Amino acid sequence: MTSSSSARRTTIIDVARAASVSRQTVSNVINSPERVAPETLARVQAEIDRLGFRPSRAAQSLKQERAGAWGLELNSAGFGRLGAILDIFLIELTTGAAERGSHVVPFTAADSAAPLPAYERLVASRVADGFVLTDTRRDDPRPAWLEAHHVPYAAFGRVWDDPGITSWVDVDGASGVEAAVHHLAGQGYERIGYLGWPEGSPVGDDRRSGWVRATTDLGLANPEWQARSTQSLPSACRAAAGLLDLLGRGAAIVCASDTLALGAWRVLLERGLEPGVDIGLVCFDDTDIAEALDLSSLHQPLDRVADRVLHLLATGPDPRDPAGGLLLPPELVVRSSSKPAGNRTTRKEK
Amino acid sequence: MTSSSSARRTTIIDVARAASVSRQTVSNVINSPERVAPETLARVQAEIDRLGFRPSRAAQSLKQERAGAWGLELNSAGFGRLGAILDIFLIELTTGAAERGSHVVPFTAADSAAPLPAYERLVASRVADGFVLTDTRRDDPRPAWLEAHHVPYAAFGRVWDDPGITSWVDVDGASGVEAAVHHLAGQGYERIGYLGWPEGSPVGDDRRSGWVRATTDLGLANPEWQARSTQSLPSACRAAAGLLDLLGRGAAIVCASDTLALGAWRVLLERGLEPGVDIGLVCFDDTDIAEALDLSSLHQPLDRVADRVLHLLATGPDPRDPAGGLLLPPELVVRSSSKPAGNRTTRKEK
DNA sequence: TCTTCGGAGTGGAACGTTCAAACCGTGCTG
DNA sequence: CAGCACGGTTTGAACGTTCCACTCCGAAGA
Repeated sequence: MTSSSSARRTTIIDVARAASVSRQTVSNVINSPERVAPETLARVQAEIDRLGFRPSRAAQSLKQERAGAWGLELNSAGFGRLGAILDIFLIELTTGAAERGSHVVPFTAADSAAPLPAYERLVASRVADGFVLTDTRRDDPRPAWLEAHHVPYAAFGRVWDDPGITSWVDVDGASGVEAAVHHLAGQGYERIGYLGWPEGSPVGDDRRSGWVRATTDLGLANPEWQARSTQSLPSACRAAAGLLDLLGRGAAIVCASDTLALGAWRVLLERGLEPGVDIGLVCFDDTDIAEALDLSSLHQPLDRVADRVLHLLATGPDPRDPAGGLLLPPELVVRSSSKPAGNRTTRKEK
Repeated sequence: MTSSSSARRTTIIDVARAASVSRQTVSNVINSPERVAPETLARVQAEIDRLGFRPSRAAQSLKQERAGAWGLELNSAGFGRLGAILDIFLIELTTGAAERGSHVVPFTAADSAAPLPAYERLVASRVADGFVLTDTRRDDPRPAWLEAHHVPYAAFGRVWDDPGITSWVDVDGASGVEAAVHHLAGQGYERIGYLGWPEGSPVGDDRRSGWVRATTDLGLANPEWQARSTQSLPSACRAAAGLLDLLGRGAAIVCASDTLALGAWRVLLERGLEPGVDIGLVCFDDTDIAEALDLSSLHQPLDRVADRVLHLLATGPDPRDPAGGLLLPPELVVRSSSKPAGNRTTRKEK
């Protein structure tokens, strides 16, 4: 505030002097105001505002022996990829953490196959009190390591290896896809196929199970009507093309991701078919791709996931709720790609 | 490491005792090893490794009066949007900061139109030593505020308001687009149009100027051959359609962003035209959309931008280089959408 | 009247590190 | 032989906060 470059930052002692109280009282005004007499409170608060005082995070951390920050690994698998939702999750997490007086410290693992040293560093230097895990997978070494070292953590994504671990939040892919199938059936589609990922990915298998369940319930099941593809677009196009050959016009497809849907969308365009008119299309993740292409999509409630993850970190897993983590249902955002099947206009074939 | 929950973390004093030296010597081993006798160094280092000691960041910050962290505002304008590159930039920045012993602290401004309070908080509580600015714009209040408060900062993106400020790094959009035009001309295209943003955005105007310059230099200038669109896909499709009507088959288009290119690509597909065969296409940003659609694109060297930004933060703007910030040329990644114009196969029109 | 109690506020100590200054042999210089 | 420089190491103090134990005072209870 002063122009002098040697201006010392204002400390709690400056405030104490200005308000003629002890430093402890100033500390109480900030941390437990109910212990301070009303008129003292007002006087001290006024000085705090006047001087623009904020407690030094470093001093607090040192004394309280907690960093007030949660680590978040940025692995390039989940970030910056087409259809990534983790950047949105990061924003929600950052905002939510700020509301609770904490920060998020992103970090990268030098060797993404062996991430533990990076976690160890942050714990040992007390930069992070705990971690938010994303991209949980089978044989994930992180939960066990964190448990063993008594480091708090909460995962966005199920901890697949150990059903006893309950400190996770996930989006219910199966019930989301189920809802999508029911939606499409309600719109009049009778042949509903599924474009998913290769078998073995827990997330993919979960989403696929929703398709199996819903089509079975509705009496529309046909195990032939599915295709598998990696997240690469050429692969998605090939798979979508094959699936479309099987299903024919007037059918619908549920896709396990927006990227797969982009592949399907491309094939439709190449064949002169219009999404929502000639073929119903619903996809998962509701990234900006879905919005841009006006595709119906299952929206992941990332704000609620972030909120719950932070809650878990702050309080630990709820012992009264030993059944498991929390599954949040995604919300189906209906756009033009799943218009009622009856709306089909006549169009020249292929 | 011990199973006891009350296990105190190992401190510099534990190491000192174990190695029979003073705490200051341990500190020297870590911070200025050249001051320590070789055999002492080895002995202390061995104890550090054995005990897994890492200095407490909080204690360091407190004593050194610097946080060892740089703030980065996550504004939803730049993040999570289609074709966003800031998530990649964040990864590069995080990695680069770690190499220099710092961290990145992301934060959001409650009111994105008035971000300064959020910056003020972080400075006052000594959470960040300075800031990395992104999404710089005209009438950006941040540089002036940071200068006035002597807070270090470096921007990814020119500081447009004040040519005297040199603590920024940017990608040279004009020369990038210029290179794209020359590339297309070299591939045999003679009508090269431009699909850009509405006038007034400094980034957009800069990129457009490269098209003007290059087409003029090559004697291919035609001010009619351009269209403007916002980043929304329907708008991009409309603009691209109009531009294609003007240009006809066999022409090429340079797009100011990958999103605009997605719009153009869609229109091409709808008209039965193939990118790189019937129409040349080059876009800017080289996000995963460009890769997925196999579009030639101008790749921003985000790793070098991050590196340079961190350098600026660490050392301040170079006084010997008062000319301005650093402009890095983007790299043209050639894919199938800009194949030689001669490769055109015969195809039925429209 | 004496004790107890609770509200309001104070001062010492500690968190773990680094800076600055002091220390201490040893060898070299004048 | 006193003085000094020097590499290697130690010691005291400080960074700014919060925890803990304590004091003070007036009111209520025995």
